[in-house]
Amino acid sequence: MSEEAAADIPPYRYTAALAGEIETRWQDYWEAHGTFDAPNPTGGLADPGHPRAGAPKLHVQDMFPYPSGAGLHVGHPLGYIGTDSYTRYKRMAGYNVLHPMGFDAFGLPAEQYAVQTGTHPRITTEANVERYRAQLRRLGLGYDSRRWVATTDVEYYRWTQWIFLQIFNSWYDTDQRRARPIADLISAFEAGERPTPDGRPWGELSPVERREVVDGYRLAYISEAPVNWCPGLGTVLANEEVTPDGRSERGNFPVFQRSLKQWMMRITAYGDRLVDDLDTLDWPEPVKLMQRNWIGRSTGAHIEFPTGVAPIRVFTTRPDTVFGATYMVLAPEHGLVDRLVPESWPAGTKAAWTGGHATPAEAVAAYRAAIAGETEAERTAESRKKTGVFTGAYATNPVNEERIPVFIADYVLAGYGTGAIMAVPGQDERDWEFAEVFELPIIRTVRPPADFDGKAYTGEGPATNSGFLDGLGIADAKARIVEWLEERGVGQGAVTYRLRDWLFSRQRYWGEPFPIVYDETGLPIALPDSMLPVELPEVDNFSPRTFDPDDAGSEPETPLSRAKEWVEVELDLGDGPKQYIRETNTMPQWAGSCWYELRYLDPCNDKALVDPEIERYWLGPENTGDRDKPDCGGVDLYIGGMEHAVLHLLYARFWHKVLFDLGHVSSFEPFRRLFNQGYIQAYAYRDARGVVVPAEEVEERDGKYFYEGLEVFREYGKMGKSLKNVVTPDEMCEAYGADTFRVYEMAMGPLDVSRPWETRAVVGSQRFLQRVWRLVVDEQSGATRVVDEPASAQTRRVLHKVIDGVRNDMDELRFNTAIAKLIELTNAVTPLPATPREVAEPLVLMLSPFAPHIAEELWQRLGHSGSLAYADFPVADPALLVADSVTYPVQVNGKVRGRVEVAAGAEEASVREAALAAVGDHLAGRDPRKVIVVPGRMVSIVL
RNA sequence: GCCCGGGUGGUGGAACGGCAGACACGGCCGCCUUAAAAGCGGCUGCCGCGAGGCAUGCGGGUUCGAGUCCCGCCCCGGGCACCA
Repeated sequence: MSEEAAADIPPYRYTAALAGEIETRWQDYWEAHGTFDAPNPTGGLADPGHPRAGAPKLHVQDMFPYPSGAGLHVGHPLGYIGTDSYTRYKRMAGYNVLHPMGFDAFGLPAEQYAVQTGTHPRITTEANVERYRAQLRRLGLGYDSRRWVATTDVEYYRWTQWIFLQIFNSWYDTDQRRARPIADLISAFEAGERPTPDGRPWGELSPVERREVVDGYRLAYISEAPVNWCPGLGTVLANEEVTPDGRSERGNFPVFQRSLKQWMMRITAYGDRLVDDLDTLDWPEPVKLMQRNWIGRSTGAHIEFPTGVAPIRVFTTRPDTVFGATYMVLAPEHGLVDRLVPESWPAGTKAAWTGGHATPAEAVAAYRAAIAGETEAERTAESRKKTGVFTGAYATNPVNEERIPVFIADYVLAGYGTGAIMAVPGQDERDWEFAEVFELPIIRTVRPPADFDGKAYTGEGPATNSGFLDGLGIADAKARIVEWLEERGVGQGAVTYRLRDWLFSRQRYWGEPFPIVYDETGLPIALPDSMLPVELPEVDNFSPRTFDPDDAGSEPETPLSRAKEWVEVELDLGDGPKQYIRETNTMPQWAGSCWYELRYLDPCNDKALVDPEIERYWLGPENTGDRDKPDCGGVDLYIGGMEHAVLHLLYARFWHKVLFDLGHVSSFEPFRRLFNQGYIQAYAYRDARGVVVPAEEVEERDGKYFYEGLEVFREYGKMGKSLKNVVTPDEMCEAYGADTFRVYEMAMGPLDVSRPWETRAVVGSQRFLQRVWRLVVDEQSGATRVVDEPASAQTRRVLHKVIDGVRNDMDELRFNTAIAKLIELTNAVTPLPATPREVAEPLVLMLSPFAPHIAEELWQRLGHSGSLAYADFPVADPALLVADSVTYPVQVNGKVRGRVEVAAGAEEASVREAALAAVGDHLAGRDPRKVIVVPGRMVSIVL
């Protein structure tokens, strides 16, 4: 800025420099006064003298960030500014508002940086956390200063480990539909109330056998099961972390199915409740739907089909179609296959069934080899011609004693249901296709409509070719056949889930260590709570051993396993000092974020996860007065991105429900209300060669884009380094101030809609704040322009209409329209020679949730001392919301032809008369057929 | 393929079934200024000199009245994908 230019700017103009000065000053004030600290009902954070002590509570939470090395760009704080504006409003409206923030700070980037540079992940993480906190502070976000948490804090992950032990030390009682302490299970075994798996009395089992039995019930357990092994990352991954084409979400390395010993969480036990309790939640429907689909509950039946060897158990959602089961299919990996396969092809084996092999065993081996060599992409390719091979074995359909052939095929998945199906080509499209390829009989057991000309018929209709089911509709037929199967002991109603148990261990350094040791039996032993936290040991090499990404046969090796003096430990677990081996896996990054809503409530408590009274205050269920539909409790508003619709939210719900079952929390859902904010995206530009050019330096001319004189081409996407289109909040604060940035982000559209960032439009928000500033402060003298004379009736009316509208908008998170109304009010007052105090004060208060610093400054200049954070939010006078007169638009045959102004309380008849008079020209002398008066709205005349 | 969202000016977006385009960006014009910036004021959906007509992805329907409700398409974004 040149000197002349600077001299021209009025000395008291609200410039970026002044904004910056005001903002720093108020941020210091808030920090010094703990302005946003919310009182707990009891304990160290209680404060009976607080202006909101005893007020109704409101817990608003953001999905906390991973503190990445890149810092924030302007897209990240969108939701944070939203919750900040909302909580500032609610605080002024009388609520005791809890608005905390923290960091999800375990994770791969810090560890990978550590691997490359040798810098301890804690150093990197803490530096990033500091940077984030500084950036968030610069935006004026009003968090409770005493409640910051980071999942990497030892005092935090101590409780993550404690929760793990709670889960490890409990089992799911399917009769009571809840988790219970493992001690209850052991008592039941000891008392003989529950039979052991092999029927022997409990007393006859050896100590190791007893432990193995009990371990089989735990909600956290070790299993040797097929898992997703990623040699390129050197770690196993949860199903949720593997992309549909069989690669790692991080790093895009190939992932292989390998049988490995890993920690699992029995989330499937909660499948029903995780689905059913969605109904109690105020969440966006698409998110609920995604969770329902992910859990994938289907109801049907298990049916047993006898063979010469052992019965084949299938799961079907359509037991009513069992008369149409003309063959069976097992997953190639199914355990029964090898036992079923006979020496040679039985008589009547069709040529198409053998794959050209001389014996069933050869055919099965060849088929298995063929599909093992296929990539995931090949298996799911769209051509999808059904493949498979006959096992040489037959099973018997229990309803009609028909002998039906048993196949293996890759369209049946080992991991779903029982890994075996009864194939009913008449009512299943996949089975129909397979039946066509292998020349298998097709029997319709549901009669399609007369005009049906397709193949498999999956719709509603009466049963046919189905013996005693004939004529029944699908639902009735299902009920009847399940009854029949159960009577004969060959089947029973059943529910299965797509959801799998959660793979909970990772071969990483930068995560929570398991509070688990092993003795000489190799069975896991929980450490007592008194030995928590189990701290991460220092190591030289932070990396798991990684392998050639395609080396499926490699074995995981964890970083912690190399810390020998940590791994091998002498402990006294109640039976004297003994040698133990520590668990060397760590928990996945999800662990810390599964319960952070609880730690915010009572962050300094070193006796308990959270004081029950404090949990009940902030998260406890409200009394609905309806015993059958209890309130779920939980965070009152949880805002974050759609990308966490399934994983984070599902895992967090699961943990919360376990803690509820065990009596540690009173709420049975963690997040009562969820809101997904949109994303701020940005344009990026590539030149003719496809190389990305810096977006900041691109110029637009006549709808075309140029960089260094050459035309470049625009695309729309995420903001990021690689697209050279990052805009940071720091730059915006520097150029306009934090308040302008905040107002712009909230004004640019509804919070849940994604939109492109446009820096040049930010100036509009700055102009708005400058106009508000000028209403209160004279730019030349710095003196106040506010007068105590009352506002005109008209101005007053505008004010109260705006107050009413803004309150409604704020309650519904419609910040963009709230700001539009504040601009309208400002524009209405701008032409006045001086600003009436009765307008200036409410305007400043209403502006304060969005632009808190300038509002505090103006509030002070209006003669108030201290912060306005707890000032009363303006309330509209209902008397001023009803106008004296109403202007009615008058429609003739649906088109507006005129308007009339009548007194507000005018009779309908007089409105009608006035309307007819006003559009006399358009009536062409005809009598209207109909006149509709919508009181207060409009008049519609039909000729 | 199935399931969700969503299509409104040059742009971001407003609109309890009731005057389509609030508010803002951009653009144009004016005032102020030696000049420029800032500021202030006016105009700005399309066609038309005008009266007026046409406009919310396309085609139907319900209604006195449809961006909004119903039916059938098209396009864009997202999720799931041989789940028995």
